[in-house]
Amino acid sequence: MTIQEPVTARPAGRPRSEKAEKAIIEATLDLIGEGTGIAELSIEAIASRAGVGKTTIYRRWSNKEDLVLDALATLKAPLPPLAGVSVRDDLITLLDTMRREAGQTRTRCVMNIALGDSDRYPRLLERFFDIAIEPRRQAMREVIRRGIASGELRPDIEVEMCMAILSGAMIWHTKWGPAGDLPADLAERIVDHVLPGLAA
Amino acid sequence: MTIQEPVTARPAGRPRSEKAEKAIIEATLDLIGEGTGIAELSIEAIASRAGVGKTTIYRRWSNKEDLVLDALATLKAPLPPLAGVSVRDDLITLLDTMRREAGQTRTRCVMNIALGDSDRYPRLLERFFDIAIEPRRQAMREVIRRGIASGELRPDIEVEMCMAILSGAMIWHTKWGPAGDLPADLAERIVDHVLPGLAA
DNA sequence: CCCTTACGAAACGGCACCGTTGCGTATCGA
DNA sequence: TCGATACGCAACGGTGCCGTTTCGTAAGGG
Repeated sequence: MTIQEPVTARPAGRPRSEKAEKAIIEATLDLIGEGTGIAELSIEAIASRAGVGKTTIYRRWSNKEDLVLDALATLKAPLPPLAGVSVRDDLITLLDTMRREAGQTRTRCVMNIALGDSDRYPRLLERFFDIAIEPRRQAMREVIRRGIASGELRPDIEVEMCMAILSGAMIWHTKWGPAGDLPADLAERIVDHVLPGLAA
Repeated sequence: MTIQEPVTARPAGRPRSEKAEKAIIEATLDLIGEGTGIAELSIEAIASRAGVGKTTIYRRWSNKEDLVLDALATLKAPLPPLAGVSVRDDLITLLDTMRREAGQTRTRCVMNIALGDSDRYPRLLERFFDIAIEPRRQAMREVIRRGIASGELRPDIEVEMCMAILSGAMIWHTKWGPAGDLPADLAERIVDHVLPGLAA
């Protein structure tokens, strides 16, 4: 009978540094968030920013896309709790979350890739659609469906179209609106311009 | 009395080739339209594509941004004639123009830069906002204003917000909608989802 | 014909980054 | 203590593009 081993047998030698790994991911997200496109993103810059040797990066990821893929995977999408009282309130909550996050570095990562590199890195885009975009879309979809079910919204509207209209308006402001922070009442104003056309 | 000269006296020597100039601009727009970001766009690639020596490019433009600036300046924005009968018809006409152009290479140039490189090349973005975006925005602005004046639209709506909602929805579909051509009735569906909320 | 300028092509030195390798050191298990 | 692996660092040869220069040729005017 053998001595019991841990299920995942620890390989011999010095274990890989958790800290280095995190620093690499952080540096990657930072650089992307600063406006560096995926194409211009260089392993050397990431290594330098992370205070890490290039070896340490190449030991973990075989190429840039894999690294960015893993970096994006760490982006959580903590959805706001929805009151569920009225469609209007819930939509404002969702859109206002978008507005507040638009100022954050991490969210700018998402936006920059989704807007700028969508054609060139389809794998990347797909991956983080799943991670960062789709959960929020799902939340909005359910709010609208609930509104139709409850009679708050007209039954003949297209759910996906409503979502495109609402988030499109917010994205427009994020990218091309007046410089500086987005106005605090933006979400409310968007909803109040759109919702009357959808209400029963 | 001197012999009359052309107002712009032709300098001595071989004149610059119109053909080369056009080929350079074309090559630039082609490459951008194919998804090449401004940062990755290389003078060597442009020269090669245009069948031109790098010298010929550097003789005319001192750097890449100036070249792209001039290339964008050649993009015309031929606005569709508006019937002016109803706000609905005019908005559909404007949005449908966006939809049809979304498939064209030249328009993709515009979109790619506006969406992807907006942070990194503010001069560029500003310039072609003037050239390509603002005329269309102005047209839409007038349609909406006329609608308010005629009583077709509510007087308390925000004109700029309406524009953000309408064009945001179209842009959303362009970038993230189902692959392939945009459906022919997309403009109509957008307008018919938005307009009822704005109508008097 | 001669002068001037533009042309395409090729080559230059310089730079940034690629992906890899070797080095001396650090950190784990046996 | 020893073997194994990871670490940061520096250097490697290779590549692609930079912006410039040189070359032989082409196309205008006086």
